[in-house]
Amino acid sequence: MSAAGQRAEVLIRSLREQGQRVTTGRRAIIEVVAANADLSAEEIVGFVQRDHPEVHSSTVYRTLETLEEAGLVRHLHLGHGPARWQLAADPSYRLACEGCGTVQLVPRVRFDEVRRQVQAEFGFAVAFQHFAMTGRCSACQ
Amino acid sequence: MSAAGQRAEVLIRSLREQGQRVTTGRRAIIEVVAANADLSAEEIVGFVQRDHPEVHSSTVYRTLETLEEAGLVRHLHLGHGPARWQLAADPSYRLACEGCGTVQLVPRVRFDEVRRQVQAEFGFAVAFQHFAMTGRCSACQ
DNA sequence: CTGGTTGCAAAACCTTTGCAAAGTC
DNA sequence: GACTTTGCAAAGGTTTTGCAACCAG
Repeated sequence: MSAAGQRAEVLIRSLREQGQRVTTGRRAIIEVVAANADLSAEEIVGFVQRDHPEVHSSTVYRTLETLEEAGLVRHLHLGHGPARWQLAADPSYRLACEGCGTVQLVPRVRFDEVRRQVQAEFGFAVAFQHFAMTGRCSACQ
Repeated sequence: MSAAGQRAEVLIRSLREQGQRVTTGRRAIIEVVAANADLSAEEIVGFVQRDHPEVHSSTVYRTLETLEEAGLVRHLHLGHGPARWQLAADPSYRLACEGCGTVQLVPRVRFDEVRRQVQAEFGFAVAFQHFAMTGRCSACQ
C-alpha cells in the first residue's frame, strides 16, 4: 500500500476509536487529504466525486470539521481564497508568494527559534501553521 | 485639528494629486480609517453613515480598493472574519490571539531581524502586515 | 460638459444549517 | 434498533459587479 494509503488507514482507525462512524464518504475524504496536501474543500469534493458522485459538498465540509475536531486534519489559509486542508501531522510551514502563488514548504523546526523569541519578547505563542507567512518569493521580488 | 484629522487631510491631498476625485463619501471614509485602525468594511460603513446615511456599502468597498491601489490604506487579516483596514503608514505588526481575540501591536522594527533571516535562508520576503501572526496570548496559553 | 463615481439591486463566493431519509454499529 | 450521518435545498456572511443617474473638476 502507498504511504498515503497507510496514513489514511491510521486516520480511519483513530476516527473509529474516537467513537465516530466510518462511512464511504468519510473514508474517501480521508484518502484524498492523505494523498494531496493543501487542497480546498471544493477540490476535495472534486476528487471524492470521481469515485463517489453521490457524496455532497456539504458532507465534505462537515467531515472536514469532524476530522479537525478529532485532531486528524487541519485547515490553513495560504492567502486570499478558500481554506486549504492538510494532515494535522504535516511537519511543514508554508511561505506563500502573493506574486505567483507558489508555496514553499519549510521544516517547522527552522522556525523554533523565531517562536521562542516571540514568546520571550511578547509572551505570545505564534501558530505559523494556521495562517501561512505571505510575501514575495525570490523570483517575484 | 486632531492628529487623525491631519492624517486624513494628507491622504485626501495625495488622492487628488493622483488624479482621483474627492467626493463626500471618500472624504468621510478616509476620516474614519484615519481615526480608527483595524475596522472592518461594515464597521466603516456604520461610522460613515452616522454623518452620511446616503453612502452605500458598495461605495465603501470600492473606495477602500481605490485607496489601497493608491497606496494610502491597506487591508489585513487578523484571523477568520472580514478583512480589517488600516493606514498604509501604520508602523505596527499584529499578534492576534485566537483564544480571546485580543490584538497586540508590536513595532515593525522588532521583526526586521526575523525578516532578514527568512530572506537569507529561504529567499523569501515575508510581509507580516498582510496576514497577522495568529496564536495564543500569554493569558490564553 | 464629460468622464469618473455613486446608489441600488443582484450575484458571486465560500461555508453553514435544517430536515427527513439513509446508513453504521 | 438506536443514534449518527447524509443529501438536498436554502440561507448565511462578506465582497463584487452591472447599470443608469449623478456630480467633481
